[in-house]
Amino acid sequence: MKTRATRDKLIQVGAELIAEHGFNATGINAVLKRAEVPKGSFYHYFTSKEDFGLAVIDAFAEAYDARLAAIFTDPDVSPLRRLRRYFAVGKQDMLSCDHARGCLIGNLGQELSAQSEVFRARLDQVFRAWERRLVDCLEEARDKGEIDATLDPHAQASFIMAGWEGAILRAKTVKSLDPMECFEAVLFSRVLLPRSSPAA
Amino acid sequence: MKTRATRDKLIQVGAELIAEHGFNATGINAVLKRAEVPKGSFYHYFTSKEDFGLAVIDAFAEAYDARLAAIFTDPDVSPLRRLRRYFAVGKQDMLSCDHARGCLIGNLGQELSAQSEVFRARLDQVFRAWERRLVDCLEEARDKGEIDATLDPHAQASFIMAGWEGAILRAKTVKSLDPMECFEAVLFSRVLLPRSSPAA
DNA sequence: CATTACTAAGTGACCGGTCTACTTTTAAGA
DNA sequence: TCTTAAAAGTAGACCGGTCACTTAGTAATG
Repeated sequence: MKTRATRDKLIQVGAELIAEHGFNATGINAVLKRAEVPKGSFYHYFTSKEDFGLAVIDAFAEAYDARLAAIFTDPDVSPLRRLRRYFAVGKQDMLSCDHARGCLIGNLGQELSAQSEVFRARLDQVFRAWERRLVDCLEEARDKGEIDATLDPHAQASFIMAGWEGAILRAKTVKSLDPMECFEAVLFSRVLLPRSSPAA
Repeated sequence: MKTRATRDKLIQVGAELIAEHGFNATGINAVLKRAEVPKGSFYHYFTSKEDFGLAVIDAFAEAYDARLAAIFTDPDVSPLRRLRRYFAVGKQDMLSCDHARGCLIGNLGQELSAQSEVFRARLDQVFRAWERRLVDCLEEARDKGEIDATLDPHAQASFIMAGWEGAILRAKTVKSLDPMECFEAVLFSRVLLPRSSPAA
């Protein structure tokens, strides 16, 4: 069954093009052409463009969660350092696409949340999974006394998720990593820092 | 010369449709129809769709800056309270469109930054103007001792801008004001709070 | 009457999706 | 093991509709 290979190729190419141009602006023909797959095959694997888009989201979310798991469950690295690595990876991703793509889920969330309830729900689900990773990390960091213990980890995670996505968006428009580095710096020095050991 | 009225109407309707569906997904015919302007007229007022989009951005930026000015230069309100009002207005805007539109500039920044250098530069300019408003407010707050004085106002402004845009994006996808309120709460209680007077 | 302001009616290109035809793979029956 | 037919996958022409944009004109103006 070589079905998987062709289907996966379409999804992989789709993820690239959609991340760069958005869902609506990415034509099926463009995906087919870049994947070197003929037109007729598309509707053998996907019932519609929406179906395809959801498959792209699922595949991306799965692959990305594997990366997150590798970062956030590394026992040799302290929780706070894991968070640092998460940001480092994000910055590297942004650099490697020359500030053109940003975050696929964030992009689609902005583009499709109001357009399609199906997409909105799926993307929200992905965001929640990411936040759960953050919550786990923050709780562990709190238990080890690495960060301030007075704030709710869920609130912190929501804050970090939103702030980081916003920094990515801003980085795309300003074509610089500055907003991401600025967010990171303020986050660690002010939000996460325990009150018992101030910076000054 | 009734040119202005028709042109303004097109821009106003365009801003609505683009905020909700994005630039690429907003057809010229749809704008014409909703504005009740005859089909052939569009290219009398604008040389291209891009020209139209830039006009929409300029008009929106100008109108929005007037709102910002009203908030951030009110002498009867303390700088920190002005910031609170800014967030309150943002939350109200988000509610009044049922989480469907979010921020026009943020949306277009995400959609067009990689697609068009002209748009990217213009949108970046708008963002910078907003950050300038924030910087002024933060400097004034710092001088009055309302917020922590150790952080650079420019860094704080960049942090707030990115975080707030991210919170708006997240609010669209989760269809709730929670991310915005969460961002605001953490921001005020941790980032802006002077170290000399901790919460506890 | 010349010039500008405006507009109806297309233009070709491209969109998502459908169609029929063809090739390859799989698996069952003897 | 060989036959064979369904099923899986490949292939591209084709469809109606919509896109941004153009053309070629009429209506208004001074």
